[in-house]
Amino acid sequence: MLDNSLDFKEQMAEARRTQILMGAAQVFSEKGFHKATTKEVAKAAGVSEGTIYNYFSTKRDLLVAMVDQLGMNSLKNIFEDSPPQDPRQLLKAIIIDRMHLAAERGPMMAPLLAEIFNDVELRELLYDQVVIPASRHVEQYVRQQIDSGRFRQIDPVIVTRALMGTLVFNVGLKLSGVDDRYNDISFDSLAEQVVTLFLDGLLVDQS
Amino acid sequence: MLDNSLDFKEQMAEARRTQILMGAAQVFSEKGFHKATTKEVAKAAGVSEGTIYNYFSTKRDLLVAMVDQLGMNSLKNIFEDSPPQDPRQLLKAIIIDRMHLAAERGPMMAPLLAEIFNDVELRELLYDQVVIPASRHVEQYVRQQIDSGRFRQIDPVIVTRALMGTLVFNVGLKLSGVDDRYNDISFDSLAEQVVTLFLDGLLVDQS
Amino acid sequence: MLDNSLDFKEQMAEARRTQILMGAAQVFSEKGFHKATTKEVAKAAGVSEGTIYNYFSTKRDLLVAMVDQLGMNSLKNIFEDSPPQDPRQLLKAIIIDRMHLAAERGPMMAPLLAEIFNDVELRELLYDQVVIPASRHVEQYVRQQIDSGRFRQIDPVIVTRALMGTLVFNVGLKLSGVDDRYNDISFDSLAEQVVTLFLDGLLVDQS
Amino acid sequence: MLDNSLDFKEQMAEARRTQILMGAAQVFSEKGFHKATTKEVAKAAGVSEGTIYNYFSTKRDLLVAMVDQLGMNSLKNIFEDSPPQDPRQLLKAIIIDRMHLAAERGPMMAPLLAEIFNDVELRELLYDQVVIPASRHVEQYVRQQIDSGRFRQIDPVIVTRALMGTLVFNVGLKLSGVDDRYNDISFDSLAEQVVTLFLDGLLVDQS
DNA sequence: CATGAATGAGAATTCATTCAT
DNA sequence: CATGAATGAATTCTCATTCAT
Repeated sequence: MLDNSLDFKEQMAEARRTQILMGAAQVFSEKGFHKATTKEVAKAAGVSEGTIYNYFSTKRDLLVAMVDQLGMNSLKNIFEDSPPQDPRQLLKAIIIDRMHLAAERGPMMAPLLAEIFNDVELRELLYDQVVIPASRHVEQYVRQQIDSGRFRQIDPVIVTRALMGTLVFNVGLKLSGVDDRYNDISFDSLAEQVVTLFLDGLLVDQS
Repeated sequence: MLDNSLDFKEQMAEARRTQILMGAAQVFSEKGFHKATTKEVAKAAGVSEGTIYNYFSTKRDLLVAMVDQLGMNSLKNIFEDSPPQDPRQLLKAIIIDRMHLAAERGPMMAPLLAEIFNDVELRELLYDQVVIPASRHVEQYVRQQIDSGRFRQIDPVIVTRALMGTLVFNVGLKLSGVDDRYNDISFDSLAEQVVTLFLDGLLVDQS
Repeated sequence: MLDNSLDFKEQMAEARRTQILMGAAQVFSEKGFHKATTKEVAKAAGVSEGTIYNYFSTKRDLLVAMVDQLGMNSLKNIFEDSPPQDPRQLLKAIIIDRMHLAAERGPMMAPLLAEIFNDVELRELLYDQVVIPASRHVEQYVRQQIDSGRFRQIDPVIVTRALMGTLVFNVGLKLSGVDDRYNDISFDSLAEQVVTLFLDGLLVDQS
Repeated sequence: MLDNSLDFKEQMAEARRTQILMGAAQVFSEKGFHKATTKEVAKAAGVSEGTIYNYFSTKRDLLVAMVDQLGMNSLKNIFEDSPPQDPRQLLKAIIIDRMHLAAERGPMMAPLLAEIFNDVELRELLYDQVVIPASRHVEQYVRQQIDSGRFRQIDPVIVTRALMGTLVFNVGLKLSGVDDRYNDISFDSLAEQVVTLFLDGLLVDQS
């Protein structure tokens, strides 16, 4: 019973943290971190301003906490649950997964991405907690393929960052709607073309 | 004489604008747009706070004006002055050029990039003034190569954004120093590997 | 039995009040009344914040309650238990007693003293409850000595306040350590010199 | 002309500082340092809140600045302008001078005195800047009289602090009105009796 | 009665912007 | 045009107090 009540309290506290974080993510994504006020966050989260500070010691702490939330989305599932043998299928599965993630967590990530240009500590945190874990499996896979002679000798780190950049720019531009031309490109088609680009390259075999 | 004095005045005004913009760029890159104060900008530019407002109506206007400054760096030179015929050489030349640009203008661009996540208007402005012009030539080139059957049918828009993302991520990570592994990769080697990735793809020809 | 249980309850309540008051005294003396938080008081007292408000209706009430606690330290003992006949011995006994009190209760009094400069009500309370009772016996004694021709005609009120001020300043300065020169003056020597000053004055008899 | 304009600016700034300090002194003395808000200080000083921070970096800084203002009131004048030879006259002159000071600067000192119980740094500052300078001349005088055999051997430091305490308590109590009995004692009579107490002591010569 | 999470009214401080000189 | 003192709205964070459990 003591244990239960302890658990209960902890669960309540954890729920509150999440509740506040959701409100913060919403407001931050609408107005940006700096223009969002703690009052707005409180309102969006359905709590009072003071309550925010019972769970986070600083407005910036909300950003840091978001990093942790994002860190959980590695690609473990894809690689553990019988990954496709065909590189083409595997790469497409990864890209589709990242696209879904972008659509879901995009609003949460945008204000975070903005701050990493200014906040060194946050940048390192995001890199260590999110980028590294998310790219680990892909890196390993690329390295294996290189070692077995199926992939060219291109540094797996460069490859994974290239893939990330490619997706962030293309998916981000499509989602943000700044370039009309993306309206004619479906997510699936985009994924297909990125797969081709990365596996086959631009050059047509002249053999 | 009237014309002359007008010209003179205009030149002075233009010089002042640039002077202020340089100060702003410096301070913004050091502290980020929001944490930089107009007082600091004034000091860095060597003018008084009031003077800033004689040339820009708003702190945010400084950001907008920076976009124009950046818009001038298209790749026109490379494509106009006898571009290399070999795609490999051409792509590498482009990448090296962009790397130099990143090293030079990176600090000026960082705070700008940060804001496009929050500021819709700025995002569109930057896209129209900088991204579109900078990618126009590459897009055209890719399209030509596709039409002539030398490049695979991958949407030139996707390709150019992929290249941008690839460069921003890889060069940005190398410059910011968050990942030690980039210390062992020279800019030239990075460029070479990106060329290979984009032209040949990862897959080794099994023919 | 009803009486007993009531007594028991009352004793418990009284104990709690004291417990809280001790915690408050400790925290107030460390950080001052205004900078001390009720949370800190609660922690120091070993109770929850809410419990404080079951016994005191206001943070300020804690200060008021402290005044009562201090009011008990009149000089009754010295004057009731066969007071020394020699004024010199009596005065020294009083001074030594007050010095001990200062060393013990000083930390508790400091935040209280600070507030009397701002809080009129508290000032009057402290004066009525502590200063008046503590000086009553001395005042009476001085008046008797004047009436009997042994002391000069100096208003006993002035004399007692002079003695208080003299002790507060000298002992306070010695205890707080702001003036190194007090390190070379023992409490006993300080008491002796104050006795001489008050009984004989500065002037050497020129007779 | 350049010099003049510089002087002018400096004078303006100094005037503003004083203006703000006067407002602060007024509000602090009415409500106490902690309960006084910067908004109230601004209003009392006739400036905006922001202006306060153009001249003082912190609310507490206002207190520190007050210490400096008070430091100027040493007793130099009395000791330099043909001091009375008779100790009785000299001591009375000093006491009357301090009484005037208390009446004038009392409101400014009260909130300061309150804070020295909590704020170590302020305590030391006030002691070094105000107490030490104000008591220097008296200390020297007492020491001389002791050396020449006219005063008893009582540590001059103890004597001056005793005098201070005596005056602060008696004058403070008279000014604050907490004890009705001070209504029947004029400032002059109070001064006379303190002189007698300090020079002749309480004991009537039994010779 | 005990608890401590929730509250929200402030409070100190900052800073973009204005404007008199 | 240049200046920089003045402004005051806005913001983050604190903390005494309440109240449901």
